[in-house]
Amino acid sequence: MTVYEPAYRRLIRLIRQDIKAGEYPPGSLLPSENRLIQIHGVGRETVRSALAVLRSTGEVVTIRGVGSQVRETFDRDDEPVTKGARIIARMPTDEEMRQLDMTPGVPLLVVERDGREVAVLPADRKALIVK
Amino acid sequence: MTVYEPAYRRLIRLIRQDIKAGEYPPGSLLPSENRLIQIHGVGRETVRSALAVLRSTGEVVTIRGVGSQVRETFDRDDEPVTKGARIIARMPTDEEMRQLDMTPGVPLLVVERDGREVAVLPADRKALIVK
DNA sequence: GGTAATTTGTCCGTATGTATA
DNA sequence: CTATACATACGGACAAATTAC
Repeated sequence: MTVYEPAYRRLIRLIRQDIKAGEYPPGSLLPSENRLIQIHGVGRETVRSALAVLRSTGEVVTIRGVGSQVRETFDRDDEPVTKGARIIARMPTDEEMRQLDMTPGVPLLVVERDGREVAVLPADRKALIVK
Repeated sequence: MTVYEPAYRRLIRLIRQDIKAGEYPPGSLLPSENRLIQIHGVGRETVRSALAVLRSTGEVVTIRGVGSQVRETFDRDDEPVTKGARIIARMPTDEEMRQLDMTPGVPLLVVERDGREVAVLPADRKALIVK
């Protein structure tokens, strides 16, 4: 029973290796979809599936007409949270993504108090500090 | 410049409506891809694009050979967190997903103390209570 | 245990639309 | 205006996993 690695999974692995190796620094563009098709000898759906996963995890950000760029990592701003708060994390709705100007693949930190949401924070830019 | 709604976006909206209306209760299966193709008169890629989005947000869980089921919502277990901790949220790595037996589209709650990760919790099953 | 049917996964081809440079 | 790049959408074909019988 050999484990078989789907083509798009293999491609994800290779792209991650290249990013880690510094071949594509944060903020730089990956090769275009067509170039990736040529470079790796795979089909369009394979490339797009791989990029879709990397987007869904926030590793790359794709801009139509431009390309897929390696995500910049932000320094998170600290937000205080005090006794009695309840903290959860979840994915944003479409509307929350628009309102908070978030890119795909980024979760939300939600602070609740007395059952009400008192803070909804993009998790790539904020950290909570327990006071 | 009229705003146009892509077919897969429309389909996402319709499926969400049906889920909300109770047509597909948590744990139940959505119609198969072929059925959705027939029901909505669209191509398979449109259906698969829509399901991919619903998976990426954790709204459905797809099992090959079975189908896409509406995600069960768990009651979150409370975990205490004490003064001085730093809390972030992020998407899990593939390895974390395996180790914690997570489904796609679910973020992690990470508790740090003195710069070290002292807890890594699936955000759909855990909430943090500030003590 | 084995086969067939069902369902999703992968891969490819083609075409057209939209955004950016 | 043109070229490039990604987005959407249809189609076919076969592979892999599951289930029913």
